[in-house]
Amino acid sequence: METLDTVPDEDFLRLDHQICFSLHAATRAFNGVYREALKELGLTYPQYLAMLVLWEHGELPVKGIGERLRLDSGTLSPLLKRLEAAGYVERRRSPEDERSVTVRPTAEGAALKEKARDVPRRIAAATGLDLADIRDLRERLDALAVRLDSVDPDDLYVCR
Amino acid sequence: METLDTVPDEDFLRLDHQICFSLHAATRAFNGVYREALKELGLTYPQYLAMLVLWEHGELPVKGIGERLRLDSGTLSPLLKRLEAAGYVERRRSPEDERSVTVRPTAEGAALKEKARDVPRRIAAATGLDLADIRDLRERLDALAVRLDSVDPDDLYVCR
DNA sequence: CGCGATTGAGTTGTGCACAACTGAATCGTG
DNA sequence: CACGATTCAGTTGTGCACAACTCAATCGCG
Repeated sequence: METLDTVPDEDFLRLDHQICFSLHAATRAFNGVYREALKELGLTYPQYLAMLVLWEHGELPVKGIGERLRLDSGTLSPLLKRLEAAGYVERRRSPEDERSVTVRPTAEGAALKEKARDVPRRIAAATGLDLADIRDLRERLDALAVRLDSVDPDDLYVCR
Repeated sequence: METLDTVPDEDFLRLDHQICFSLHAATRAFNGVYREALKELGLTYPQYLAMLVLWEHGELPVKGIGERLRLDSGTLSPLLKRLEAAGYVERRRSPEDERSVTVRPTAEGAALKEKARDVPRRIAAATGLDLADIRDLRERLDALAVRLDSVDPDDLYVCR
């Protein structure tokens, strides 16, 4: 049987070139399609993700957004500042905990949700996949991400 | 039956949040694992991809690398300059076509291939997937990327 | 041959991702 | 209460992705 241990290194260098490369390419392809679909809203794809969680939760601290999107403050702070400059969110120091900053959509930001309503459907149609395929792929990717996020760095050096 | 047209918008806003978000998250998780695995080689993941195609082809014009990695000169030029500064590749204007720049691994760059030999296997082990799963996932992602890359921007505005 | 169109690499500017850090607020334990 | 540890947001610096552009070399058609 063909397993991880019976394939020659040379083949692996190619396979490898393909698995995560495919992931990389698919992500970038998605970005391209979103860039196009979001152009009229004046949002980038990561900004759109941030607005999605804010539309769903109403208001969140920066940390809460970061947990949901798995992004740290180094990425979020400037991103949220741009959303604030665009007039879509407002940021306020939390009164209960002065370390925390609460982010919430402005009226304009909330209105944007309506304009964004049909974006997902258009994207889904562009993938050419049906709901079951999308769901299946999503589950595999989530499992993969969880697994990769929990890899102990040391294990990368002792290949079993 | 449940299809793209029978699911309410609200559900879609969540599903959407999940499919491409999952892809995004998986890509970043992979990047993290590669970052760790490539640290000792002094390469970033995109630099590693560039070295992979150069190891395979010996030498290529910038354009050739770009076609294989689907990256344009705006991304590759600085990346290759950094690889040159690191001593891993050399760039030379092609004599036959002075517009073209030929990139090839230096001796040091070629030697790096040996040090990189077991990276793919370690990454594959970290995914926890077997060969068949990897292959299947890769095929789906490739098909998805091809489909997304060929989307006509206008189709994004008329949902079917 | 000559000249406009195309091609290839590079530059500039914007935005994201992340590591490493700062500084202030808060927490927890003695 | 006090003080060291932790938490949170933000900043800085590096690198990637991509759009829009420049400029030189080459192509191809009249």
